[in-house]
Amino acid sequence: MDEQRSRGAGAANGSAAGATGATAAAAAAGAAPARIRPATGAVTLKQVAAEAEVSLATASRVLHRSGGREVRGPLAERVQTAAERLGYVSNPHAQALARARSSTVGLIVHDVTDPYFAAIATGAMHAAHAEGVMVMMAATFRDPELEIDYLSRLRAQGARGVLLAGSGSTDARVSGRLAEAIAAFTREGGRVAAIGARPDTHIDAVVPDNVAGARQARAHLEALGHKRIGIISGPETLLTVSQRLAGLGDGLRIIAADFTREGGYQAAKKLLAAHPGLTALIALNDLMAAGVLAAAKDAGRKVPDDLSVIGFDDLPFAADLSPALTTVRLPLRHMGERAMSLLLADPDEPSPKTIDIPVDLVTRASTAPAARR
Amino acid sequence: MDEQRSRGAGAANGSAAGATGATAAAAAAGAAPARIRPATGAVTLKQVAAEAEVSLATASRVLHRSGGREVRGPLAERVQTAAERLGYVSNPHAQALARARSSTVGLIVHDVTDPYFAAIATGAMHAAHAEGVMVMMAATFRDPELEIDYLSRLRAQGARGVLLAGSGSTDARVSGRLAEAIAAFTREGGRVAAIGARPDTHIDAVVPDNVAGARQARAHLEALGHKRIGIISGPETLLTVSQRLAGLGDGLRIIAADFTREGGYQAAKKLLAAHPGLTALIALNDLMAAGVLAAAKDAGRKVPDDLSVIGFDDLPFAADLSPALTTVRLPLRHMGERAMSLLLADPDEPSPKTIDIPVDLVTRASTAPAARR
DNA sequence: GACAATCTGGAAAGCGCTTTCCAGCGAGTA
DNA sequence: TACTCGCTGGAAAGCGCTTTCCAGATTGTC
Repeated sequence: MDEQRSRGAGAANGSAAGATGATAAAAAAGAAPARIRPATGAVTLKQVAAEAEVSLATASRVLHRSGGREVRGPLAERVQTAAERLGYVSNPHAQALARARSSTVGLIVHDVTDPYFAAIATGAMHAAHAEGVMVMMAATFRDPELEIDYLSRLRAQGARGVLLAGSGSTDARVSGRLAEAIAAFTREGGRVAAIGARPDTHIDAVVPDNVAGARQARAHLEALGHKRIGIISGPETLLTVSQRLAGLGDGLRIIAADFTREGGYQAAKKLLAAHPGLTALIALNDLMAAGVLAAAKDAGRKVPDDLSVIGFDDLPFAADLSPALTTVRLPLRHMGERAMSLLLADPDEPSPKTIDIPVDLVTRASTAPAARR
Repeated sequence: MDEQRSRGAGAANGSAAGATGATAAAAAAGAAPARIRPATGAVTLKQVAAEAEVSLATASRVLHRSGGREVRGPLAERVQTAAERLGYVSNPHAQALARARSSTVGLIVHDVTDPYFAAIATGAMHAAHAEGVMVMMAATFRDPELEIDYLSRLRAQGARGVLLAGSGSTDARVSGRLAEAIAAFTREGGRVAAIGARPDTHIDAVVPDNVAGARQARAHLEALGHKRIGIISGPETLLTVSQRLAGLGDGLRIIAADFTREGGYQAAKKLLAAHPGLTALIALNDLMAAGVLAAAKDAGRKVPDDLSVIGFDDLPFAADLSPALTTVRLPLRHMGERAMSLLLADPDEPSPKTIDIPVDLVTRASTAPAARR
């Protein structure tokens, strides 16, 4: 830290001059032109080079293997030692600027609080960390405009890639503009990957088999003898929702609401009141399922004796609900990892590439044979 | 990948040329000195300035209010229009480099999957977004080394500030090195804030009143007639834990484990087996409380009739546990917001500043009068 | 032993932006 | 009317790093 201190002193001088006597002071400074701006205080490559008594170019080549050339022998060692002694940490901005590409990736989610995204983010961060890449995480709070905005900021930043974790929209207007932004980004060498399919965009994707999962859920219920099944759905503009609905098939009562716990609660309450004959409810995600469970309780329906409930995702809390939730498990964390590695893959790899992820029904205590009536 | 490819091509030429017709090729490039490197493709300030027929300086002043000077009148408008027409997005790296400070802040958490951090992160991101600042979120997976590492990377990056969301450690060795890293960062004008107190470091902090919360929890239980109370504690090296323990006071059975659901489950199982006479359990966070509930069920103890349970934090799922959890609520999201605004505050504000956050006990269904025996 | 082929390290030209200093100008003062 | 201000816009010097091109040193070949 010592050099920090001495730097600090220098900076103080500099700014003092700037603040007060301006020209006079500057003139007084005389021969050596006063430092214009306060130093950042960080050790620079230049200092390392000076310390090691080599040129800037050499130092850069040693420390960052840049320029596609290697330096060996005593020179290299001197640089290494100097860098360590000084505690050199390279400035990523300068590097990004000079290279026209940074070592950051963006991770765009809808909502950080949603455990679904949290799980994906964890996986992604793990994978990124393994590659020495930093993750910039941004939350759109479900505003598609923000998604586009972040994308262009990340582009301007020269991010290496961006991972879109939120489900795509089926709204053509929005997805069109997003597709444009994505195209602009990839055209410049950025890579974009998504969790879930993004039709109309040619990007890497990790896609869970929602359709098959939904089919399993229905089959499970029918095997238990359920005939009247209700669906607690999220907004149909979400691709995830429409896929799950597709897998579920026809002949079911569907009610849509927000893709949240509260949405699930309200929808279930309404549906149960309107169709008391339903013996099972499928919520299109675990958050909604939690709400469904609460609504069932309030309505005096015992789960699973009176009413079976199934969710989707298998979020960490699913097993702690009561009764423990039967749900279609998505290996969220794993998906995050795969998606990130797609993003970080060799740029020459053929792309776009799609990784299909199988899903499974996890049977717990919230489903039981249909009550005889 | 386009420029990648052309890059490849260019490089190939270059080396081929180097070997052979070097000069010839360069000469062929002709009058205009060939662009050395591929353009990033993005619109630059220079282009905007040219389009608007003003100088670079003016364009910068208009578009970024930089240099502490304002430009008004037709010039300003011309620049605005040009920028819009061209779709200009400023390059944050160049800006960071020139200003020696970027408009990013770091957010360091232990674990993204933990809803506790997710809630804080949401608040922080909201506040950051309002200021047009981007958040780099990093997870340490509870490795203090990583925390220090990230801090120095953020420093090299010229981050405006860093928010430490994880609880501080009481281990002097680790916290000493961290304190050093923090000091280095602040010395350079960076700002660091924390959620929870960080003794030994002079940084801004938002600190929940854990002691008072713990006191309320105990008082509530005692008012219900509970005499034999057990504590399911996390690792005592976490400051949060030691504060909560302090507030709880003496005369209680304590068992410590991981600060997770699983830790809570195991610890409760053990404690209940060893001391069947306990009528109430206080878990030091909601995650552990979820485990406690599960363990109680497995042990055949009915909550709350047989055993009362209290948690800490009031995570979103607390109300969905069964029975709904009585817990000490921390306004997590709000805390995240406050902490971020501390970080983004005017650098001249006196600092360090500490914001105390009051906490409340939320009474739900997991506590009841002690059973007579 | 003379020359070409190869390798190495250094100088320097940027990357896109900020900010200082300077010159020019109309307005205010004496 | 002569002079000093206060403003405005532009030129240019960096910020810290990468990478190209060049020149000198080293090796190999006939």
